[in-house]
Amino acid sequence: MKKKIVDIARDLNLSPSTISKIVNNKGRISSETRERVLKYVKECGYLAMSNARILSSKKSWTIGIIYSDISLIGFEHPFFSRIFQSFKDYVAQRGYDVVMIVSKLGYNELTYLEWCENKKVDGILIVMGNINNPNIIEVVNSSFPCISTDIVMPNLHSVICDDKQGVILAIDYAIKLGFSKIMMVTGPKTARSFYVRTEFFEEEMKKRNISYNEGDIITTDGFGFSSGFNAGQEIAKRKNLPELIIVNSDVIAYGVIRGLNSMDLDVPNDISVIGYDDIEFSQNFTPSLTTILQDTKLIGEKAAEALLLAINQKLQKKQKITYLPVSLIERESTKKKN
Amino acid sequence: MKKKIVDIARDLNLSPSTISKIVNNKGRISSETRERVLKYVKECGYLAMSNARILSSKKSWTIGIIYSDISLIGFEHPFFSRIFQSFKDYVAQRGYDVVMIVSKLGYNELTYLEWCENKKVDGILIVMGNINNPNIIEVVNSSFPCISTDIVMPNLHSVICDDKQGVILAIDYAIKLGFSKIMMVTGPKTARSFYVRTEFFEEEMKKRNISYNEGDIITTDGFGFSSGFNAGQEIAKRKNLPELIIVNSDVIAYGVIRGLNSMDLDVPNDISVIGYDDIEFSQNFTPSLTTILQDTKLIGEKAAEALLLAINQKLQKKQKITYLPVSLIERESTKKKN
DNA sequence: TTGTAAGCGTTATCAA
DNA sequence: TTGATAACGCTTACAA
Repeated sequence: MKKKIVDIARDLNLSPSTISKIVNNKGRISSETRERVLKYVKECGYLAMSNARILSSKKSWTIGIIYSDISLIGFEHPFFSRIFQSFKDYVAQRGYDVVMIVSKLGYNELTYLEWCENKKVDGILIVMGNINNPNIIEVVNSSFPCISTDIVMPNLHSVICDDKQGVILAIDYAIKLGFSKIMMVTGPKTARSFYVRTEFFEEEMKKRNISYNEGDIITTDGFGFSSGFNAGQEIAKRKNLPELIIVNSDVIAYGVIRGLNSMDLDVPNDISVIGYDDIEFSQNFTPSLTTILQDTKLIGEKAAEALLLAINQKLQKKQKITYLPVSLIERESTKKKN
Repeated sequence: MKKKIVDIARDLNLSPSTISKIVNNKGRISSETRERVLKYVKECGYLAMSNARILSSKKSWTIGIIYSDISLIGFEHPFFSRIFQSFKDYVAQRGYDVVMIVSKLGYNELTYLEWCENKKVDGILIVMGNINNPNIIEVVNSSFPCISTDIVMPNLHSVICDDKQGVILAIDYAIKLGFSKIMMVTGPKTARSFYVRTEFFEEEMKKRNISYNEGDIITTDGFGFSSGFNAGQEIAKRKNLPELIIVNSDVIAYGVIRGLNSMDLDVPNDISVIGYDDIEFSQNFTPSLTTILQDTKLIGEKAAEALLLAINQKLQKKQKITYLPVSLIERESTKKKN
C-alpha cells in the first residue's frame, strides 16, 4: 500500500505539515531535515494524492482542453492533434495534467465554464474553437487563464503562425521563379486564417505593383479536396491562365491540381501551385507539393509556455497575439518560368 | 458563487447527507423530499465539487487514457484519434471525464500504474500501446479495469476489427474480379495487425487453392509512403507480375502505386491494388483507393461500453477479444480482369 | 524551525 | 426517512 503523508511523518518522527512544506518547497525548513525527508520520500516514491491536494489547496495542476467544436473534424485534424500533443508534453514536464473539457457530463449539461469551476482547472487551452460559441466566449471572459492556438478574440492570448509572412514567402517565391500572373485560392473566409491570408495577399500584391483583379482570388465553399477540384476546373476554363496559384491549404491545393489535370493542364509544367500547412501527404502527392510549413510542435510549446506564465503570474487578461515564423518547403509543384 | 452542498442543505432545511444521497441516488428517501431537492438542485445548477467527491468516495468518474507510446505517431494518427474521440463522447455521456496518462509529471517519473493510483482512475483505455512496454504490462496486470483498441495480450480485453474478415473480403473481391495472381504487401510484422493479416492471407489462399509462393508476400521495413514505393518498384521488376496486390495499409498502398507508376505500370490497368484502413485521402488519391474500411467510431463506442461494464461489475480480468466487422470500399484502384 | 489544528466539500456509517 | 459525525488526505494559518 502506498504511504500517505501521515505515514511518512510518523516514520520520520515529524509532523505532516513539515513534510508537506518540504515536498511543496514552501516555508523555512532546516536543510538537514529537508534532505532527510526528500531522501525518504524518494525512497518510498511518495506522491501526494492528487484529489486531496486539489481539495485543500488553490491549485489543481490540471489544464482543461477545449478541442473540437461546431466543426466536426475534432481530433482527426492532424494539424491540431500535433499542437495538442506537443502542448501536453510541455506541461506534463512541469507537473500539469491535461483533461478534455466536455460540455455534457452524465445527465448534466454543463457550460465549459461550469465544468472548469467544478474541476478547478488552473488554466485552459483552446486548441480549436469557434469565436461564436457562447460557451467559449464565456470561458475567455472568465477569470481562468486561457490560451488559444486557433481563434483570435478580445481578452484572449493567441499563439499562431505568422500568416503575413507565409503569404509574403509565397509571393516572393513566385516572383523569384519569374512569374507575375499569380492567383490565390482560399478556403471559406469564416476561418480566420483564410480570411487574413487573402487580405495579406491583396496588400502584398499591391505593394509589389503586381497587377491582379477580383477574379484572381477564388474562395471555395468548402475545406476539402472537392472544393479545390472545382476551383481548379474553373481556373482551367479561363482564357487568361495564371502562371502560379497560391492555395491556402494543402488539401484544397491537391484538389486544385487534380482539377487542373482533369482539364489537361499539367502542374508544374503549365501552372505552378503552392500549398499551405505541409500536411503529411504533401511530400507524397504527385507532384509533391511546394508549401508553407507551420511548425505545430513550436506552436504547442509556445502556447504551453505562455499559459503557464499566465497561471503563475496571474496576469491581467487582454488580447494578445504571438506570431510564430513559417517557412517555405520547395518541392515539385512549382517550377521556374520557361 | 456556486452553492456547495451545505448551502443547498441549509436552504432546504435538510442535512448535507440527505442531499448527497438524493443526488447520488442512494439510500431511502421519501419521494416528496427527493423531488423537492432535485428541483432545487436543478434550479441552482448544483454539482458536487469533483475533487471533494473523489476524495471521500471510491469512485473518481475519471478514465485514464494511454495514448502514443514508443512509436512517435501518437495523436497524429487519424485512425487512433477517431477512436479516442468516439470513446470520449460515449463515456462523457455517462458522466466520465477523460485524462491523458503521462509517465512524467513534473520532477517525478511515474509509472502508468502509479499515476493511475494517484488519480484513482476508475478505468483505463489503451488507445495505442506497445506490448513490450513494462509500464503497460504492469497496468494490464493490475486490478484496474482496462480496455485496449490496439494491443492484444493476456489479461486484457481488446476491441479490434476483424482482420480475418478484412483479408477474406479482399481475397474474395480479387477472385470476383477474375484474378488469381495475388500478392500481399504488409508493414512490419511487429505490429499485430500486419502480422495477423499475413497469417490470414496464407491461410485463406491455401483454403481457396490459389497458388502463391513466399515471394508473394513482401514485408516493408517501415510504415510510410516510401516503404511502399520501394515495394512497388521491386514488384515491377519481377518477370511474373501479379494481377492484384493487397496492401495492409492505405499509406503504404499509395506508395506501392507510385512505385509501380515509376516503373511504367498503371494502376488499375496493369495491376489492381487494394488498401487497408480507408484514411481520409484514400478517396482523393489518383486513382482513388479500393480499401478495407475499419469503423473507428464503432471501435471507440464498443470499447467504452465494455470498459464501463468492467468498471461497474468488477469483472475478473482475463484475455478477451471483441471483433468488429470491416467492409470493402470499391473505388478506382481495382478493375475487372480484361 | 517545527507542530497543532482547522478546513477543503464530499460521502459513508451509524444512530435517531 | 433523516441527521450527526467521522472519515477522505492534504495544505495552511497560526502557535510554539
